[in-house]
Amino acid sequence: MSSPVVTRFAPSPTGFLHIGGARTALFNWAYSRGQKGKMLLRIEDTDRERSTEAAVAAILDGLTWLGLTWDGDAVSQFGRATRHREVAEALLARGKAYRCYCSPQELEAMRAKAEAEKRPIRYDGTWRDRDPSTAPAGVKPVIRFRAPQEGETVINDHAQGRVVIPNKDLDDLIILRSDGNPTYNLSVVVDDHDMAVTHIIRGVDHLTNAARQTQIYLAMDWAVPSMTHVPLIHGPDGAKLSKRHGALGVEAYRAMGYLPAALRNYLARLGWSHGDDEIFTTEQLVDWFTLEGIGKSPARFDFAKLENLNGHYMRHTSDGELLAAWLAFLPHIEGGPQRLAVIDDAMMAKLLKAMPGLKERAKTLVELNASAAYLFVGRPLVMDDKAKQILADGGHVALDELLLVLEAVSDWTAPTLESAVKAKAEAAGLKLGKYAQPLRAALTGTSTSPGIFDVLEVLGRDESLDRIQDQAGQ
RNA sequence: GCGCCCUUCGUCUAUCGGUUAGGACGACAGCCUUUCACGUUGUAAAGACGGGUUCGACUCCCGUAGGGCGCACCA
Repeated sequence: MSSPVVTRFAPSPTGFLHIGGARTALFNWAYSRGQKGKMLLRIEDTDRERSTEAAVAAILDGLTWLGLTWDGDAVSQFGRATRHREVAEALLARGKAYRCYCSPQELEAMRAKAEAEKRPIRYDGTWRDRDPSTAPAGVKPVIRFRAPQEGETVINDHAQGRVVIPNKDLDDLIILRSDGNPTYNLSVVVDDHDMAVTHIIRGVDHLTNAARQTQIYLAMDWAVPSMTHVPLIHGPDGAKLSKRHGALGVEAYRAMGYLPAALRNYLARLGWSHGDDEIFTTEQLVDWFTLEGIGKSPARFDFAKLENLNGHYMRHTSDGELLAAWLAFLPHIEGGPQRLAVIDDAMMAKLLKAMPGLKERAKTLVELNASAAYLFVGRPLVMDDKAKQILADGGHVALDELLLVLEAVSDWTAPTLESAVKAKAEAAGLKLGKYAQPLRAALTGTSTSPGIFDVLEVLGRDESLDRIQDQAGQ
């Protein structure tokens, strides 16, 4: 038996859990679950200026909503600073690091000069071999890693393949700040090692860091974990994902009415594939997920496809479950709480009865919520402009004619309501097709489009008649 | 500027030297439905460009173009 797989998701709490992070978490989760291993969660909060408690909460909440569970408690990277310093000292003792007394101003000047001369922007190694006794008094030094200057660093990446980075392009990065706090590249290596992480799965934006980190592992004689760098998600225009595109927190997707299972499925197919399979369960994802199935090119985020998938998931969710999902969703949208407040047992029964007709017409919970409006409208009904237009377009279709259609319906237990309505309408000498749209507008008070027969069925004969009369009386 | 990576229908992708280049979303057209949908059938739609290697390249190599990422006392 090889050692058990341990993956980790390591977000920095400087904002919400954005969609790219969510996918990274999903991949880590799916891989660890499929390998019967563990997924750890580490909050990379060493940047005290930008890290917030609210962001930590948002990330945990987002992961939970998406159904991605982690093993053990979330680890705070900041809380491990002492250990990081210890390793920095160890590197110093091994001659793999040195103190640098350059001031931020000097470094800035160094960068500006390099840029002006169109040379690579790198630390010039001023203190790499300089005698520390020549250090200026009163300057607090940083500790820099003594990176190899010759040769190359190889990353055997499961998604990217064999990536070779020339060592001359890796400068001596700072591992311990002048205030004694560790920097990212040191902390990551130390934590991943201490937490016994076997597989690192993260965005390609960390690929160059992977080379630097590899050198730190080597300097400490630690085993380098398996690495997988996942391509990034781009906006519809191929450029970086902006807020307008979808670089939103997962809570925004929740508010847009997407189901966690649908989002999981969609995200899984962005940058990963399993033959021609498009729609699959989370169990199948876990079962099928391999690192080799991850592609190398960036993917664009496509809301149309997400919507389609979400609609599919909604239609295939049982009425009870979908009702529960909608109820849980209501607090997250405008007007939702008010609607939630008026739901009693009778309303629950109506909703459940209406659900089959509602769900096949909605692609998101937002749409489901809109179509369900007819159950919540007060009387007399207030029609929106589009609904009025529909009634007006009926032209010669008078409200009392609509009433006649309904009155013609006396038998609600016919094979299907639809056939009953049609038969009775026909017996009254009316063509239902002509009345369908105005009838719906009159019954629902809106232009939203639940199926007319569903509306009749859910409302029942008496309420339906009442509603038409309301309209006729206006 | 330097380094690394990417490039198949509009989009997500399959293909791992030999296929009529397949699927899905979207689009368009038809069917179903005397409503809205759902469902269903079909159509259009792709290997960035230029060189090689090979009996044979989407697939391997080189170059060009375009795009992405990285180059902080951020993570």
